[in-house]
Amino acid sequence: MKSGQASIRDIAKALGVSVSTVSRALKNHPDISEETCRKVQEYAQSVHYRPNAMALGLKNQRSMTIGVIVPEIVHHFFSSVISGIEDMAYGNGYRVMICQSNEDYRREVINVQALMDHRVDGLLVSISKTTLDYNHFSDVIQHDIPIVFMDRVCNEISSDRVITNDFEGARLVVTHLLERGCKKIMHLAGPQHLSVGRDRFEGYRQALKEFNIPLDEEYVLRCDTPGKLHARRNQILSLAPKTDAVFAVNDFTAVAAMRLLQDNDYRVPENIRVAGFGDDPVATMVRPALTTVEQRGYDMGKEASRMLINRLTDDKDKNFQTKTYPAFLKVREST
Amino acid sequence: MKSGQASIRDIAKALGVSVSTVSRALKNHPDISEETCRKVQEYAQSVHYRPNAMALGLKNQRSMTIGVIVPEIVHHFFSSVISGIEDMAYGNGYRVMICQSNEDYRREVINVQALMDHRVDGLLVSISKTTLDYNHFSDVIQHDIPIVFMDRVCNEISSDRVITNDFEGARLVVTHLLERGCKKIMHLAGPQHLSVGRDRFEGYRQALKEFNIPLDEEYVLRCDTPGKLHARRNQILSLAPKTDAVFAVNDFTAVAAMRLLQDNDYRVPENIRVAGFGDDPVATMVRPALTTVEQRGYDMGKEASRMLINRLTDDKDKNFQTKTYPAFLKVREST
DNA sequence: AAAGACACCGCAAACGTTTGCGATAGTTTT
DNA sequence: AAAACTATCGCAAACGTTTGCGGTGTCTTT
Repeated sequence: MKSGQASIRDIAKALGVSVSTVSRALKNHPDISEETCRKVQEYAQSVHYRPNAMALGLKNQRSMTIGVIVPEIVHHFFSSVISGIEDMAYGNGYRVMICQSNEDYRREVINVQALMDHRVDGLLVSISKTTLDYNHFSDVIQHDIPIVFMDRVCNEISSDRVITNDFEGARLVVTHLLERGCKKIMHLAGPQHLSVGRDRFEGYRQALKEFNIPLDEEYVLRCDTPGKLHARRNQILSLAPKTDAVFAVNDFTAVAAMRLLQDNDYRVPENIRVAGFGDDPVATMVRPALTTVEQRGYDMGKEASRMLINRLTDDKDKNFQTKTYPAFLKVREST
Repeated sequence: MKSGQASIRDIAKALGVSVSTVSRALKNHPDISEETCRKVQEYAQSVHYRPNAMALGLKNQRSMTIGVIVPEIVHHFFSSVISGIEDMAYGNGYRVMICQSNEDYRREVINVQALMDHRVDGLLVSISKTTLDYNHFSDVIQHDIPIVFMDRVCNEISSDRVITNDFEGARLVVTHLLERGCKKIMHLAGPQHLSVGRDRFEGYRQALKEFNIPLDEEYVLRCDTPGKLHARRNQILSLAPKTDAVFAVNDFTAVAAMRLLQDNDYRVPENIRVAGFGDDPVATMVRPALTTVEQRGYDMGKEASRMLINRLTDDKDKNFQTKTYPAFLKVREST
């Protein structure tokens, strides 16, 4: 017995018919007699025939595959996004090819390359923190491969987008802190060249402004990972006595900050309040549970996938859309 | 300008040579003159030529793609595994196609199907909780597609495996609890048809045995997610007063148990000790930090990928191997 | 009985690539 | 000067599939 999977040609040979007849019989083409269809289909079934996706892709000039590039799959947000993408894609007959940039620009370029080599029909991308040049994406678009950016979007490229209302989310949570009576709110900020980092900072700034509190740059730290937080622990602890609250750009950093403060005998929220962004599962696992802003990764992935598939099928030349998910405040124990 | 990516034929046409010449020139075949090689390569460069992976796959009868099936990508352990797989695979010229079974047997079968349709060269699998039948895997192996099982292995199929020493890990952590003086240790167990669930239970049983403590079935609950824990909260709380410690089959469940206990005025570890398994990042984020067993997902993924690629290239007919990672106890504040 | 209609099926090209083999020159050897 | 060799290149098949077109044979219509 041949070890490889059966091809349409194997079936043709076994049944003494031509490959075209087999091909047509398998899809009940009216030109083929019922008798032949039955025999072909039965035989195909018996040898577990399955069409070769590569051959189909070559022939049809579309791979039915969507390429996905995210910074790091280990972040719950991004893995949720991927789950959403997968569910929508598989439901529409598309396969998904996932790559991680590991927040590395060069890796991102290589990822794009690899996906293009596989002739993916479209791309779903969340750009890395270190990406400042976008030519690899414009190359893709020049080849008529549509891209939908998710969360970490790229404003320099006109395309579809799926984002959270980061500005409003940050404004909401900082307003919440101000309403609790906080005057001096530290912001652990993300990279300002990314829209998510910038918008959350702007939301922070706006909330302060609405409460007539001047922005104190000293209390805005570029610090968006537990690692960076640890590296700047002394700076943060020296600021802490004068601080009412901490608003971190993501939940990991917020939790790390909370632990740092608690380990130094601050009580949360009594002495200092802490809030994050993203509503990671960890937010409900820590004590006190973390106040944060909901970010619906699964839905965003699903929507991005839907937009891409739509562009791949129906309306190729529709104007680019930006789907913005509203931000919901999740008030918990930490504030 | 043509929108699609340039093919070897486009280059041939543009330069007035044959496709075979282009193909050879691109790889500096000695039959082709330096002059021609240079011209072809320069032109290919200028149009950003990249070989079509599907065409290559068809021709070479190997896709250079590895299929991966994991239960749920949102679990840190599995996303670490995937990172390890990716790094090793990409480093060896392989691409990775990732599927989630969502702990659903039927979905797993579909995943296998989809990956076979794409003619992946090999499979990396962690089986779902609901999988009791393994014919979809033996079909794959009959087609000469090697499988390496990771963590959630399948003993009914002879294949390569990468696992953690679950038995020893559980024995270690339970022994640790017993050494702390615990007499009545509750076990929140995983599915017993999965080796991970069974081995961890056996390790628990063995540790008790070594301390001459009889196993009390009443204190062994099938409960391996925060959701199930919540559903059985009353049962757990009624057992709690007589309980010294809780050993959960994974960290999420352990953390959920810890929260449940804390919310009901138990103090951890003073009144009751809690331990998990897996060393998820959340273990260090909660207070008290969770004692657990390290499980090196990234390394396991990397190793599984390495074993698969090895079998794909060097030694196709080598005996099947099982790589067992030792279990290390991580003692933290919760015990 | 000739002609059209119909049912059923095969040929071959195409998708992009590789590769064994043959072809054409020019150059060297005898 | 014939033979042999070398350098350089093209033809065509193959991988698995789809599909337009053409080709049978049978049946119905006039």
